[in-house]
Amino acid sequence: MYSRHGRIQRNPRQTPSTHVSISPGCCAPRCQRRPAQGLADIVLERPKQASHGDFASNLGMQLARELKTNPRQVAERIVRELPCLAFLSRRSRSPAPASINFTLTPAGAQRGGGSGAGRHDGFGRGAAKNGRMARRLQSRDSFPPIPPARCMSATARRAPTAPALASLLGFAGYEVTREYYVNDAGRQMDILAVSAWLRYLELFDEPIPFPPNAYQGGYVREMAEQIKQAHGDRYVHPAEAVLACVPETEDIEARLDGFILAGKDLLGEDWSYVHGHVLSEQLADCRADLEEFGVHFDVWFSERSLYDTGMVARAVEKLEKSGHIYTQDGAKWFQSTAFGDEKDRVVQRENGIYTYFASDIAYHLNKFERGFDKVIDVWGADHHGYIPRVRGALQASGADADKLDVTLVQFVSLFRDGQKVSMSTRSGEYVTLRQLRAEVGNDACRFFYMLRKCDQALDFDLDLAKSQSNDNPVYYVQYAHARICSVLAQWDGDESTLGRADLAPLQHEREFALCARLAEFPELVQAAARDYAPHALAFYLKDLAGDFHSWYNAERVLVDDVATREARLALALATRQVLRSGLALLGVSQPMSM
RNA sequence: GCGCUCGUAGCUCAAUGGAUAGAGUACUGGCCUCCGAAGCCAGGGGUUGUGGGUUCGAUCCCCGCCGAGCGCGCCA
Repeated sequence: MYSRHGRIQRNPRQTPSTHVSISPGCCAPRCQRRPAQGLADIVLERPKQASHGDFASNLGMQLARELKTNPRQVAERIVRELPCLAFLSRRSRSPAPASINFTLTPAGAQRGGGSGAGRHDGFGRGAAKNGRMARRLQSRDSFPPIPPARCMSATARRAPTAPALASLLGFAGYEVTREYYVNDAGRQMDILAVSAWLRYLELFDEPIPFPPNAYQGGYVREMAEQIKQAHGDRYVHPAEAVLACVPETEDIEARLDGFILAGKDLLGEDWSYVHGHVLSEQLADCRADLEEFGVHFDVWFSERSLYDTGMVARAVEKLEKSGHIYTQDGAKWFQSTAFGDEKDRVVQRENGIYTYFASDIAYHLNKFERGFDKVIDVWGADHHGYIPRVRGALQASGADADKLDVTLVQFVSLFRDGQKVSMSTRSGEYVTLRQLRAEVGNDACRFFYMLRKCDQALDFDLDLAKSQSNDNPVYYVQYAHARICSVLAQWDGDESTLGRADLAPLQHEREFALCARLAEFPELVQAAARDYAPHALAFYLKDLAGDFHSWYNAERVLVDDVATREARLALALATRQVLRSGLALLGVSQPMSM
């Protein structure tokens, strides 16, 4: 079963109750999920509308369900019995839904946002998770086979998504390793290598028609030129010899395989040089592209290494021992239907070559062996049909498949001049991540992607993104940050003293609203991490910036009254801190001025 | 045909089974002798594709239909 976030859940969502405790000293409620015990969800939440108070509970409604009585009466009874607390000014049962509402006193509100809260850089950071579940997390970003570089902007949506999720989980208290799975084995890599070789032969005027299904991009010619400059005509073979390996057939895939065969046969040992050069060039380019984008991976895991170390063979052997492998038509099949897949899948072809599926099983088993408590794969949505077989193989191997979560990222459709830009990897007709970054900028690009729930397909109007780049929400958030930097600079005082500022002068509605928003940050981090929803953080930052701008426009910070001035400066400082933390998690810069 | 993911303001997108479904953008009208106007304030905009069901309560859960994207290979 798939959750709405595209994440796999083995069991239908359980209905955990939420235990919330509030104490005057804490800046935000600590939410803790507990297993359901007969009662449905009982929550304490922040109402969407400020007029409904600072917190609201559906306790009355949920109890009424169990007691089979009137929710309003239950709620009224609970409100009557509630003790008086110093930080609560009002407890009420609102008429419509019979929920119980709490409103903080000014002191309570001030404590929430302005105090210790946002004035140190650790605010919002979750405590290290020491439970058995999900202590170490693995965020694996499996990019499609090739081109390893020249990330297309359509698929490259995962580039900002996976690292933002990893950062968020790290900030929430999990120990995270970010890993990029490099598909450096298999036919696609051979196709790229042979594409470069054929372009290389063109440079020596060998009359070989370039296959229509080989990689057409200009970068292939660049690599050919590099090889020529480095090694001259060393890899040149006459067209007749090359074409002799290519079958006369209409099947262009078969012809392409013929070209690959020609390369391997004619070049012999040198084939591995061409192959290796193409791979390292593409990989280096891909890494540079991602680093420029502010996207960093801790581990670059080579698919080929799984073959070199025999892990693929061992993984298949493990499946054979489990009794879920059978041979048919000379190929080895994994009985994935026994685990809910639509059909059984081949792991080793008739010609003895392992499929991509086989190496992927080996990869996941390897990752489990490395001791991760949770493995989060970020895949393109087109791979969704692939999930059942991977989970099935893990189960058959005796691994705990529940440790694997798969987040699917939907595609982006680019529009230019009102027309959808056609994207095709091999044809070379596509907009790269680089081009996209150059057009709209790193920050706008990252924030734009983060502003969407990742399992939502989205349309990206390039002309709009360019012409209205100043209207991009990212500038709205960054502008709030820059404004705060500016006012602090004009104050020209010692920021470290603001941590002790008395917040009592904060008495306006907009100040309470900003405090409440700041106080919400730690909860939001935990919720967004739990749901694998980095977009929630982007929306929060937009809201926070909005609360700040409203307040800043209505109230002057640098007033003559010292107490008021310092309280407001402290609030501004706390806001800046949360903006910084949040933007950094999303990989967006935090400019002092713009 | 089967499977998966979706369908929310003109457009781009939000919304743990909760209150009058929210932002941005676009449009209309206001606000700089004052810490940055990339900002603020106010306004119009909706049968949440559609028809049923469950529930005190459904954008959310279940079923049908319509529409879109993706996947259905001894490719990766």
